[in-house]
Amino acid sequence: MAPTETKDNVKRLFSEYLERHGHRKTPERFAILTEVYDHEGHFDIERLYARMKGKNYRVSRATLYNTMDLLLECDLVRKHRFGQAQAQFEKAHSYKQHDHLICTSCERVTEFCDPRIQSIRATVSEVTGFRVHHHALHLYGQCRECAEKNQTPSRPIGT
Amino acid sequence: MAPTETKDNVKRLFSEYLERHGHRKTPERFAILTEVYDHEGHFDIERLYARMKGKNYRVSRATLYNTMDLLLECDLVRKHRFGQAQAQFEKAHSYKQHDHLICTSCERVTEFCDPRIQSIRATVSEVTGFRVHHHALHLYGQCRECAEKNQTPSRPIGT
DNA sequence: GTTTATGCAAAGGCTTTGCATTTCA
DNA sequence: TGAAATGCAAAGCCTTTGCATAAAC
Repeated sequence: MAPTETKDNVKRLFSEYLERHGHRKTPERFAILTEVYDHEGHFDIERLYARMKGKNYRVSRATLYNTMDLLLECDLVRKHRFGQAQAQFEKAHSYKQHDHLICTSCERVTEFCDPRIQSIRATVSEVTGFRVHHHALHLYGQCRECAEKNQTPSRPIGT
Repeated sequence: MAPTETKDNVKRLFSEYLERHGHRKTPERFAILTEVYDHEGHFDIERLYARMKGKNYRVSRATLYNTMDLLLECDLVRKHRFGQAQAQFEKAHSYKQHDHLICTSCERVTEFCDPRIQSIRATVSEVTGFRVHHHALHLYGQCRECAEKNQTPSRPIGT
């Protein structure tokens, strides 16, 4: 649950973005933004749809997909493909920079932080001229629990 | 084009893997492995299918998907989801460790190396007990050329 | 001779699209 | 009022699955 100041902040950012690009400020768009910032962790479109439906807020999946594109464009959400079929989303503001550990046995996704990734970004920019906007570092393997159970990976290791 | 010694090596590795797991050594499986190791860079299933078809080697897409799963399991290929719909593959052996820059303007994917990523892996393992098997670091942004053209991103920025 | 793999086509699942209706500006 | 967004359902696309046929072992 994001603090109120954050919610107000992202609403303002979204509002400004919509204005700047000549998009309409529909209630659906802000309802989706609010729902996204009301929860921690990852979610896919289907979960978001279910959550809003559960609150008796009717939005179509099409609008969810469209709005997520807008939120991606203005950097209010981030999109991941950890290996499953569906894309995973997470809010991008008011959330410390972090990366992901993906357990290929139990499929759980956890987070970690390491400041050195920033140095890598800086060096790469400097050397190649590539302007890094954002990054994703995924470490695949076995979480401590699965490693202790000595399980073998339950699916092809990839992505 | 991988050197002959590499090709022989991966064939042996694949052969051993198949034996160890009670899988059959079909000509299709080795033909696919060979095709994969004959090219540099990324490819998706469709490209692989087209390439083999172009050489008059008939394999079904189903077999391609199945075989890629086997090759993933024995670490002879790596799988990526850079943001497009289809998964991208690349050979994993005889190829220096590298990560990827994805230009969100022109969609081009280039490679870079940074040894610090290994230190991050080590630290995370140590601290969390997560056994890192492999990783993927994706830097999203604009390549030098697109940045110079001062283009705006052509699609929602995201994984 | 069994059992596993291949190939084809159909099914599946996530995402996008088309179009009528609604609604923001 | 006019243009853009929503919602629904249908279409698309990549991938998986089922089943008959072929081929390892």
